[in-house]
Amino acid sequence: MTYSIKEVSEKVGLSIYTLRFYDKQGLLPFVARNQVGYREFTDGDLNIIHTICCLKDTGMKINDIREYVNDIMAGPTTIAHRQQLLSEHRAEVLTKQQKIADNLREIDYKLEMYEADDSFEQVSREIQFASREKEQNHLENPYKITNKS
Amino acid sequence: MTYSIKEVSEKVGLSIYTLRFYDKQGLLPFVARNQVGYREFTDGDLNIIHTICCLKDTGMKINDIREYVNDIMAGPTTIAHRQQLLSEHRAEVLTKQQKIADNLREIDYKLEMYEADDSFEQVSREIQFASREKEQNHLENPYKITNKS
DNA sequence: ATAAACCCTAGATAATACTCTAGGGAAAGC
DNA sequence: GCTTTCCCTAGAGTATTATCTAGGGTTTAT
Repeated sequence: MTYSIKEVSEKVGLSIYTLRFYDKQGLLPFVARNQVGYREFTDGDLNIIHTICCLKDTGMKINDIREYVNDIMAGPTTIAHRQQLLSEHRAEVLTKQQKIADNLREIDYKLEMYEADDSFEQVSREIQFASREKEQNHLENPYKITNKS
Repeated sequence: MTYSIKEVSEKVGLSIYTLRFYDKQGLLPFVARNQVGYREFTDGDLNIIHTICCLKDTGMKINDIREYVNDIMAGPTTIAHRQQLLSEHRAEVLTKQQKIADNLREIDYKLEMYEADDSFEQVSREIQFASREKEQNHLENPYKITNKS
């Protein structure tokens, strides 16, 4: 059982363009061709593509993914290197996760302000503070609404 | 107290180039200029830039950030729109967080395999399975090491 | 045997977000 | 006053990832 590029595209959620692009970039060296040059994907290929998507969706660069794929192609002697690549990447993902969580808390804080009963007053105070700061520094006031000096 | 572009660059961790680029893109309409055209940043400006970084670092596109900044400039009448922008973005961030967490679990799974005592055997079995699959489908075997048919 | 749906490559184009260069003026220290 | 360091703009260049076009062959169904 093998799959055409279109079937794979539907299965993994990458466009046909992207699959061909990945192949061009050396991410799919394991994909075989039939006699007229069409790609034929096996289930094993799909597994690796799935891993590629995991790495890509956590922000790994194509060049690094290629390195990992090349390790896969080279067999079990590259296990140490794969481990190194993945654990470095893992650390980066954890850092990014933390950063996103922190930023999300700030966004939530803003949202709470906008959802508050006195949001109008809070926002007005904010803008008036910023306006006053501009004036105190003899700078042009860029805010539209300063009905209060 | 105001800050030069260089000081702001150091404070917020964006390059001077990036700050000027953001200004060009309409993300910093609140930044005033002195008499010779130099940018002068206030503390209030830094606060907004910090928010911009939060949005950028959670993946918001510059065009959307500009919309949000324009809402800030327009005063409290835009609260409903700001709320809409942020809560839509918040939902996207949550989705992305979930996806990253899922992918991370798969990466951890791979790492566990590589760290196992019998990793060599596991990986060998994997590659032999893939090789056999290729052969069964009469496809070229792209794997280097198939010392076992 | 012919239309419709697929597949291929090479290379152009796009979107996004910077990053740098050239050319020129301003400010601060000595 | 002069050197160093800073600031400015406009526009060119880069990096990354993805998408599309042109030109051409293949497969399937009727």
